[in-house]
This record gives sequence, C-alpha cells and structure tokens, in this order.
Amino acid sequence: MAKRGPYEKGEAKRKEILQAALEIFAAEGYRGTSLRKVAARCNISLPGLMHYFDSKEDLLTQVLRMRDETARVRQEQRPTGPDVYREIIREGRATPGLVELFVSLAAAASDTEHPAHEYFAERYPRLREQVAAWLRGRTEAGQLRSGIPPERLATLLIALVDGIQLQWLIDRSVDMEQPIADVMALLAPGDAER
Amino acid sequence: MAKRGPYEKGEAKRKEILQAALEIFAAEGYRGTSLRKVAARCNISLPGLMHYFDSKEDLLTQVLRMRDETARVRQEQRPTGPDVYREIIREGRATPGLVELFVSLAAAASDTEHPAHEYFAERYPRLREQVAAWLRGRTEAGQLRSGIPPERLATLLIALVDGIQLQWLIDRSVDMEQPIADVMALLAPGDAER
DNA sequence: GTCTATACATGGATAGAC
DNA sequence: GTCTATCCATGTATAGAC
Repeated sequence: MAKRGPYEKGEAKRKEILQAALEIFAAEGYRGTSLRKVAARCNISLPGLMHYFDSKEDLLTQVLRMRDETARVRQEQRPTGPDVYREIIREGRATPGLVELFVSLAAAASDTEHPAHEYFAERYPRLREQVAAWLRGRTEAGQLRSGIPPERLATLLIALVDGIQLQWLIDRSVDMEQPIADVMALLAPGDAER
Repeated sequence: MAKRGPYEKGEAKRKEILQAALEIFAAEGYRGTSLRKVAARCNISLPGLMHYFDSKEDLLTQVLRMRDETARVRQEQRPTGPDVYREIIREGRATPGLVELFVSLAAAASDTEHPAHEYFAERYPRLREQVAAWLRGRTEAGQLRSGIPPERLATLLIALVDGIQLQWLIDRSVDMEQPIADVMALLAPGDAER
C-alpha cells in the first residue's frame, strides 16, 4: 500500500475547476461564460479542462451536483433544519447566477438525452420525498391540516420555490419568502379566522 | 394615396419568419435550433432573416410576444375566461418546446441588458394584475377566503404555474393542474372539513 | 493520467454589393 | 429587401508530449 490514492492530483484539479466554474457562473451568469474563461482561471488550456469533463453541459451538471452536495453537508450539521425551503431561497438570493444556471439547465434537460436530465430526474423525486417527510412530521405534531396528501403538498411547495425564483430573477424586489409563508398560513390548523 | 401601406411585403415576411421560428422551436426545442434552419424554412438566407431582427434573442423574444398576443386575442373572444391559468397550462402541455423556450429566456433575461428583459419585466406585473382582478371578483362573489391580498395570491399562483412546468419538463407524468387545484381548494370558503 | 497545441465545425453577426 | 462573402467566438475532436 505504498501507493497513494490514485488520481490524487487530478481529483484536486477537478474540484478546482468546478469551484472556478461555480464562481464565474455565479458572478457572470450562464450566458457569455465560456469554457476557455474557466480554463484560464485555472491556469490550464481548454483541452486540459476537457480532460476532466465530457462536455460543457457535463461540467455544468457537476457544478449543480457539487452545490447540492455542499448544501446537503451543511444540512446534516444542523440536523432536521425545519425550513428547508428557506435555506434554498436564502442561498439563491446570494447567488443569482447559479439560480439562472439551475433554471436554464432544467429547461434544457427536458430533453432525455441531455447530460443534466438524469440529475434533475433524480433530484425532484428526492426533494419531494424530503419535503413530504418533513410535512408528515408537522402533520403528526398537529401543526398542519392534512386534507391534501404530503406528496402533493411537496410537489406544490417545490413548484412554488422554483416559480418564485423565476419572478425574482426578473425583478429582484419580489419577496421570495412571502408566497411560501402564505401557503404555510393556509395550511395552518386554526385558519378559520379568515 | 396610390401608395400601398409601407413595408407590406416586409411585414408579411416578418410574420412568416416568426411563425416558422415558433413551429421549429415548438417541435425541436430551444437547443440545437439554428437561425439558419429557420431561414431555410422561409426560403431566405441568414442575413436576409437578420434584416428583420436585431439578434437571435430579439427574434426569440418576439416569438414569445407573438404567442402572448395570440393567447390574448383568443381570450378576448371568450370574455373573462375564468380559469386563465388552466388555459396557460393546456397550451403549455401541447407545446413543450415553447415552454422550454419561455423558461430559458426568462432565466437569461435576468440580465437587465438582455433583449427579453423588458418583455418579462412588463409581462409579470401585467399577469399579476389580471390574476388579481380575477381573484377579487371571486372574493366578492364569496367564493374565496380573503385573508391574503389578491396581489400576493396572484404572485403565488403565477409562481406555481411556472414552477410546476419546470417539474413537468423533466417528468411529463407530473400533473400540472393538481397543485393549482389544491391551492384553490385551500382558498375555498368552507374549508373547515379538513 | 495529465496536459499542450492545433485543427475543425457550427452558429451568430457584419460589410457591402445588387 | 435580399444576397454573397466573411468574421469571430465557441464547443468539440485529434495527435501527441510528458
């Protein structure tokens, strides 16, 4: 076992590229950001960069995966962070370029052949599962009216978060938390006062 | 006045191009559809096409405008079509390529300099206004609990429609009408049975 | 495995003739 | 108003050095 873990340097470089790409896209947005620019930031040539990724869309997809992973780790440290959606929104507000990237890729990934399709096809059900579990917990704690099945509510809440981000991308004065707060208020048990 | 209206032929050609672009994008999606292909469909060269539009994004924006206009005209014929959102969803389901185009452009248009920015910056407030007006009508008719101001509910419903389309783009088995129906149910007056 | 240099294909855009 | 010709940027593919 004298041999060190394989791909040691490569793995580091790969991460460096992903990080650089994330920063550039976060700063300058999806449009007008070329791979050559990312490569230059990493002091590497274009083909050097392409050694680590199959295509541009592959790189982009992995950027999103990396971001998810970061969020997941942070989530674990503070176990059962209740308001998952708030976390998503807060992070989105800090990095509009990544929100743009997310939305653009999601749209493009409607094509089954797109490299990011699998990512989204896995991500949404997983997210729904998580949110639904959280909702079930609240229901059992009597903090939620339970007329609508949690899975359906989860679908609804996720759509709400994605959709409000779209409006926010156009007009940054839009309050992204309000609609979710409104729905949660509608779901509150003692809601007859309205 | 022997002179015919100016740009007579040009206006027709412009519309033809827009129509062709709409069809191609609706069929093949946003990705991998070049302007040259659109030009070819119109028996014209690329620069010939560019004579009518400042840029690709300009053309794309006008495609969306045209689609809005078509919807608006149809809406007027059947006055106060109540379930506006249903109409949007139905149309979306028939033309996934245009949904993709819409979402992609909306994301890209977050940049204030983007040709489509103005379109979306105008569209969302107008839509909110329309939906809010419809909601006010329902509230006065006693068909709606009125705890949340109509403008906020409008923002919420629009976000819901946009967001659920995103999930649907990835997984076509997602029911786009369910979440809206669920929210409307939550808003129904006699909702204590849950 | 890691990376450079080079070449290529495609797509949007522009100049200028007709 | 439309074309030919051309340009430039970008993603991609290949050859090969270390």
